[in-house]
Amino acid sequence: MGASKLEIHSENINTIATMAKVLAHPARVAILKYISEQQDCICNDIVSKVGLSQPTISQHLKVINEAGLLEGQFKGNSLKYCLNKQRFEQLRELLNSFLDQTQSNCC
Amino acid sequence: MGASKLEIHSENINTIATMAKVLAHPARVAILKYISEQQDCICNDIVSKVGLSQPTISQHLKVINEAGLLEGQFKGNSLKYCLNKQRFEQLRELLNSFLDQTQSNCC
DNA sequence: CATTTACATCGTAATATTGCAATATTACGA
DNA sequence: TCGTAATATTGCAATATTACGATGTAAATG
Repeated sequence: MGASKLEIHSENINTIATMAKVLAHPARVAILKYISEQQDCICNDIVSKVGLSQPTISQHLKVINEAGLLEGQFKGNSLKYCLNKQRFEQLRELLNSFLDQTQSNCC
Repeated sequence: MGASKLEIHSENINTIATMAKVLAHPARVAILKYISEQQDCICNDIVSKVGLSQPTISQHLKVINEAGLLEGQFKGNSLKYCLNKQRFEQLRELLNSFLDQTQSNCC
């Protein structure tokens, strides 16, 4: 079918999967890493840095943004992307608590 | 194209994406959770528990297994699945170190 | 040995994702 | 307002993923 059956899982499980999906593509991992490394988070050159076309990067940025992980501010002609640290912290805790619990439960 | 351009990214970034992909589907999250909750890790009832067909579960188990996260032992007629705790710990550290670094770098 | 049980694999349909060219939009400066 | 730079959107082709029915296989049981 190609479509995931979301309704059979608990909300927490779906949330974990949704957030993990953001990290499930190397371009998005690279983008997050790059954004975080920029002092002022001006990211108009992600394209040349990551090595994919501008539309493709824009699309990945959209996915990251829809997960709430970005904050964008206009700065002159270019966008100033920045990580939403609060949301990022939530992501960290979400994954961590799942991994911790899973790890400690098993045999 | 539908195929990710792996060759343009560093190995570390590809590894993060590959491992995150395991968690990027709710069925796989549910399976990992369920396996970890079973005292003796006998998992012949994941199917009825998770609510997907047996072939579908088997396919997801394959993905989890290919990421090195499972240990299977035969026990009579049914398989005895268990988490590979070492590998699971690696996954935890991989994601954590990425998330930590990314978080602390940015603005 | 036939049957059952538990799981894997194959084949296939439906859908999602990835990537890019073309084009639109937006904000700025001349 | 025109041109330009930066980014977003659209449309499409190629490929990947998800899901399941049908079938295969291997071990336990009768």
